Amino acid sequence: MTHHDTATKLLDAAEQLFAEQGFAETTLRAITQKAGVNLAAVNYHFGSKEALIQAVFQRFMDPFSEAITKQLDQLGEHEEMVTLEWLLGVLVALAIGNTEKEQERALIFFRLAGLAYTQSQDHLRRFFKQRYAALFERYLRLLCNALPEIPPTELFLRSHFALGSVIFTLQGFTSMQQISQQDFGNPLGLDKVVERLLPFVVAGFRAPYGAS
Amino acid sequence: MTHHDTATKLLDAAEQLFAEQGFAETTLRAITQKAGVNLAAVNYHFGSKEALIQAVFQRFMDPFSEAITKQLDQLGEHEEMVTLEWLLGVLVALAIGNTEKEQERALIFFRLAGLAYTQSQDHLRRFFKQRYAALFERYLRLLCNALPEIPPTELFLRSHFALGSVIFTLQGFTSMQQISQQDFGNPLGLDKVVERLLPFVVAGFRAPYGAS
DNA sequence: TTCTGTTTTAAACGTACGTTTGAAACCTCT
DNA sequence: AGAGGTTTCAAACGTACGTTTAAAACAGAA
Repeated sequence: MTHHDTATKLLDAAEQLFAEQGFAETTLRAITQKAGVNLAAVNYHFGSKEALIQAVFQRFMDPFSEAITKQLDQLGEHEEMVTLEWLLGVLVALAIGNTEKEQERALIFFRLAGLAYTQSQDHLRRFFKQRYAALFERYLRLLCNALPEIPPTELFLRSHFALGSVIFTLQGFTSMQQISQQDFGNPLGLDKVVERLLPFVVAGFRAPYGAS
Repeated sequence: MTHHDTATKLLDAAEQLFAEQGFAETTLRAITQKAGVNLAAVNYHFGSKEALIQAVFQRFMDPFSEAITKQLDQLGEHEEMVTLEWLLGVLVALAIGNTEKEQERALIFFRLAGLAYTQSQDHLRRFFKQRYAALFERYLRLLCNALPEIPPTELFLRSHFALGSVIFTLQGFTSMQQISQQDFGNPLGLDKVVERLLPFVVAGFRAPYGAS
């Protein structure tokens, strides 16, 4: 089933190490060692470290982006009557997955997303914009349908605010989990946190506009 | 007035470069060159690059932390009747400042905060926890007073959500500014964004709890 | 001025990085 | 079995990093 060819092994090792340590901090020597392959393999199969970083993101984003597109396509003619809850629900369901394995990988995904936003990797930002901007715009248009009382410029901002809540929270999830555990004795699962994140974001999106 | 001694020049150069490129990506050679001092100056005055990073944060955080403490102290006996808007207002006013110069530096601060959260600099997380955890707990306690209908564990989470919105948004502020400009033709000042960020966060904090 | 401690300087050190190389190993056809 | 193309491998390359060093420059007190 899983070929476990060298390229795949490299992607597996890289995504985990990148998520743990960041891009600049993760060396090709660490990646190739974890993957159990030769140091030169990265440059042979991907060309460079930058290209490997992009490949890691692409492997995450492409299925995600495709799944969202499929969901949005199913709307058909009913685009006008879509709700905020439905839109966010689609994202959440696809992002966090069902099985424990999937959720574990979702955390890596969020951590990487946070890194992509933070680290000055300009090539990554260009890559994202070029490849996924259209999807974001389509989603934003639906958001405008769902919340017609909020102007589009404000929804653009609020989607960034919401994205910030989610990525920031989930990228530091494991460490926050520890803090929360020792402060309150509550073990928190990823799904539990998302369950509590959602009302926060929904309320933020629905906040009355113009009421200074 | 400003001594502009070597250590200060180094902190000035370092905080700007760190904010632009991240910690690992900024070399001591770049810092010392920008500061116009000798390469060895960092190790002479601070001991190491890590220590310089901490010093940069300390110069930002200590006055900020002190100012907040002073504001909270002024509450005196009225701690019980503090409002959410007042608590957030204190933070906002102190964080973004008044003059344009202050706001410019505030952006650097947010960018650094985002970096500190994202990059795996464990020494920084330890430094933060050890030095500012008490203040955060005090603030959280006041938040519980202001929103007694929301349980503390939930407020702990929501404060992380809110922090995420703010830091995530403002750390990528300049790039978002460009996108927003070209998409909607709106030039956005920092104060304008914060003005729109605040209702989002307030609504999130006030979201009814338990209404799944 | 001379002495003493501090600061600055140019140069070098050792290390670790991403990348390149050329030969060996492997695979797949005929 | 052997040729040809692909993949792996150990080794090395060149570069850039953080740090150290030892001498020079500077400062203030005696």
